[in-house]
Amino acid sequence: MIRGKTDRSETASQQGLKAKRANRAGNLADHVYTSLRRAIIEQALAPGTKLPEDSVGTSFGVSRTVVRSAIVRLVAEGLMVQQPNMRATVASPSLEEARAIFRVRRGLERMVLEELMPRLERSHLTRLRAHVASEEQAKRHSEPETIRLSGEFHLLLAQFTGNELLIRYVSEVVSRGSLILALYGRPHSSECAVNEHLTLIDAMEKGDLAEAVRLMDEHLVAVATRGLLDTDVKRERSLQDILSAYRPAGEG
Amino acid sequence: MIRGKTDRSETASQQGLKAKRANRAGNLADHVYTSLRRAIIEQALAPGTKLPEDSVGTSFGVSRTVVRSAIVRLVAEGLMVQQPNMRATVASPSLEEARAIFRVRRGLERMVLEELMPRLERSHLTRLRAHVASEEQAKRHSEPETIRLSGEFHLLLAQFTGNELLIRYVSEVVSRGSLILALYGRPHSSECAVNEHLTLIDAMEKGDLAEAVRLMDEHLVAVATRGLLDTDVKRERSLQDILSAYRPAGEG
DNA sequence: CTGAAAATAAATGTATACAGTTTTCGTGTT
DNA sequence: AACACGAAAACTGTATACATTTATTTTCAG
Repeated sequence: MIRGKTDRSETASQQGLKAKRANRAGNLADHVYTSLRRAIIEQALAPGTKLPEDSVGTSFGVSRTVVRSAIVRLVAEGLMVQQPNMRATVASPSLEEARAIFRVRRGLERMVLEELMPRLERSHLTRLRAHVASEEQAKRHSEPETIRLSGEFHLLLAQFTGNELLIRYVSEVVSRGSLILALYGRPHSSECAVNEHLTLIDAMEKGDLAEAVRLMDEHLVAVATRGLLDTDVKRERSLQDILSAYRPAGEG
Repeated sequence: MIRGKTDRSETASQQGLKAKRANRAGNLADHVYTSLRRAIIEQALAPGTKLPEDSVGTSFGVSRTVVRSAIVRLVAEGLMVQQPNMRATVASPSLEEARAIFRVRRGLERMVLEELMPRLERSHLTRLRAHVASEEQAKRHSEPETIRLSGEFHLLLAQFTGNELLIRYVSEVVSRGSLILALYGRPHSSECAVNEHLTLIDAMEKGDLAEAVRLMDEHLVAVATRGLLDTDVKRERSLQDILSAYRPAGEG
């Protein structure tokens, strides 16, 4: 079949495309990347879930090309894995790997504190406390929200350092942490974390680096070990169904 | 023009493709990724160099599709930067960024030592010393080789930990370190490093973690500060010219 | 019925087409 | 001679086509 010039503009997917593009120039791939990422972190896409490029593309109203580059990034980041000629899947780290990741995370978060403490501002403390407040609020109604916010607390800390690379790395280990909790964590494991966040902030306010590092370490060990038992299998849902919630995505 | 079915198999690029594929299934993109990466690390592609997808594709005898995904990875890794609709370029970190990267690197390499020292084996020491030997040998004839080997020493250390994530992160900061030295480093700055590698190995052999960490820190600070002056501009070469050296790539 | 082999369907790898953006370059104006 | 302007060239973003490879189902022998 000879593809006419105007052919493409009639496609349904093309319309969706244009809608998105009106909002923001050129980053369809970014959008898919961000959405998939969030879906994984919020555990809507369970570890091991297979993500065929076609299906994902259909869900977002984009072509495989776009999905592909999003997946490449996710794989590079360790949130997905892929073997040649096979469907990419949401990463499903072994316990061994999980532990290794948490060890790295401990080191990274120590670095965060070491970078941040000398230049800590009052506004930082305020924002951290505000964040913890919203964590507390989310705790009582939304499980995925809680998970996300709990991770974002650590991300916030990293962001205050202003060190781009550190931010990226922390962001990665935090994401993968969520993934790991999705795999091995018990249902309400993030619950206790809120208090630990608060005591950490207190230590920071006192300017006690050593104590802050100790608390952070403790906190992370706690988070890491709170997982292990209760490997309850998530019920199956259709891919289209799951991703439909991530399509609108009114993010800033 | 209507594309006939057999049309593609006649293309020159297609022939090149098949040749590659005979060697190894499916990972054309990997090949391009690896090659570009090496070219950047060995400073054949200077920071700031623009890499149009077309040209790179032509150099390697592949299509833009392939180049694109390689570039996405390089960007994710921080070795290249890209703004929408603009050509991707080899990253050219500012001094500020460079320092931030080296701070992270120090933290990471400390983690490496902390993970490795408790489980250090005699064979590790042997291999490290062997590596330093080849560094010394390369030192007298090949500048890019020296740079690469110097980085690989640190990568080797990381690999001994067996911690995949740590390996990846160290690998990244080491690569970007090369990039930074390419930008701000003086010609023979890597020269002195060999001795520092040796004393570090000695400390490790003694099982003295604290001393090893101290030496590593010192070493990295030295490497970082050895750059700064002498920002001599590299002479221009054609892209095709540079990349042609990376096309064969008889890697294992 | 069970299990292996063949046929079908589903996905990936890769190349290419085309529209829309930047870059580049030449031209005319002050 | 510098500068704005506009057309041409160079690129990127995205969709789509086709060959291969992997997954699934069907078919058929035992």
